[in-house]
Amino acid sequence: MSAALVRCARVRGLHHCGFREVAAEAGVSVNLVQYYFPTKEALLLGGLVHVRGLISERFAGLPTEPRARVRSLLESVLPTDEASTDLYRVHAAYAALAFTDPALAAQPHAAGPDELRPVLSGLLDELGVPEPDLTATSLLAMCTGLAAYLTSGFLATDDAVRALHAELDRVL
Amino acid sequence: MSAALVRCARVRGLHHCGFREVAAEAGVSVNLVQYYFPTKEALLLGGLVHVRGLISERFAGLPTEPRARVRSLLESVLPTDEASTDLYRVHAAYAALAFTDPALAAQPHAAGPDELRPVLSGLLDELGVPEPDLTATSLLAMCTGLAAYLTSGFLATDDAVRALHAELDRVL
DNA sequence: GGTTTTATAGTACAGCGGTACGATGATCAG
DNA sequence: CTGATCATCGTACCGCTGTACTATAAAACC
Repeated sequence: MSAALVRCARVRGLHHCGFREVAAEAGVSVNLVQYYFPTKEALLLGGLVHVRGLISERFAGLPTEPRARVRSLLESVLPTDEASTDLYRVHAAYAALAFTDPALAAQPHAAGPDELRPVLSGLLDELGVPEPDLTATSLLAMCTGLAAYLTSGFLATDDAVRALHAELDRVL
Repeated sequence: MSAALVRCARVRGLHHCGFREVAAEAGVSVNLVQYYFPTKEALLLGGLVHVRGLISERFAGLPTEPRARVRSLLESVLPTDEASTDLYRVHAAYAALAFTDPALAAQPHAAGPDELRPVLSGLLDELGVPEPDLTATSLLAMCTGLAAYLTSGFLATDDAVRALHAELDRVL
């Protein structure tokens, strides 16, 4: 049912996702949605944890060799196909909503660097990169920016991947 | 009056900015808002052009010496004080809304790299940096990502500035 | 077997928000 | 002076949306 909310948010926007829209998208009754998510705030939170889960799935099954692991991890941040682009758009809508909604702001945000930065910093340290923490921040910020450009259509996928690879070649 | 909309969007979110809220914030009547912005779409577009103007102001008065110009230009992308942070949050809300609103998607977005990348690329070329276009994309993406981290509170201002300076020292 | 819980649906109410219609003073052209 | 346009306001309507109340079948539990 959370998947129906995400589909609805992708098409009509997150703020237009009411009980009726989600119910219609899921093919059930309005009250069934309200049965699982008693209030609208709960509905939005349910959608957010679903989005977080989908994003986390993108970072599963990475290679173990450190250099390849760093490369794959950062590549996974970039939305490459249409599904991941939609996912990131919905997540961006959540991030924007969290600026003014305290309940959403209290929720942890998966695409924030807080989860990835420690592990990336550890890998860079293992690889002997100087100032691993600062470099991890820079690399993640660059990928976040490239992801933003991709979701907004300011950049082609190939250009983003090329920019990331050039930066990685320079760092590693 | 557009300023009232931006103030309102900063506090209560862009989607909660109706005629009544903006009118109350501006201290005028509801119909006066509707007099200048006949429909809600016009109201939102008016706010967007105002935000774009405020963002463009941040890139005025840059130094002329190329190296310092690059540095100042990229520093101007980062929101440093509370006012610019609020501005970028509202702009992020507009960007998220543009994912589903065709009228907003048709409007040019100032914080997109389309305006800054050519001038930055030209400066880098002038400075003899190899692959100036790719480097410009990387630097702008990194600043956009750092700006996103700053607006979301994932990063301290000092850390963002330090990461940018380290990257600039490596590139130039 | 009866009772409680679960999963589903219909309907109704109250509030909010965009929009339309009409009215009033001010300013300006002829 | 008079008509017209501009700037401003109050009110009202209609639709949408969150939420509550109620009902029903199935399943589970004692």
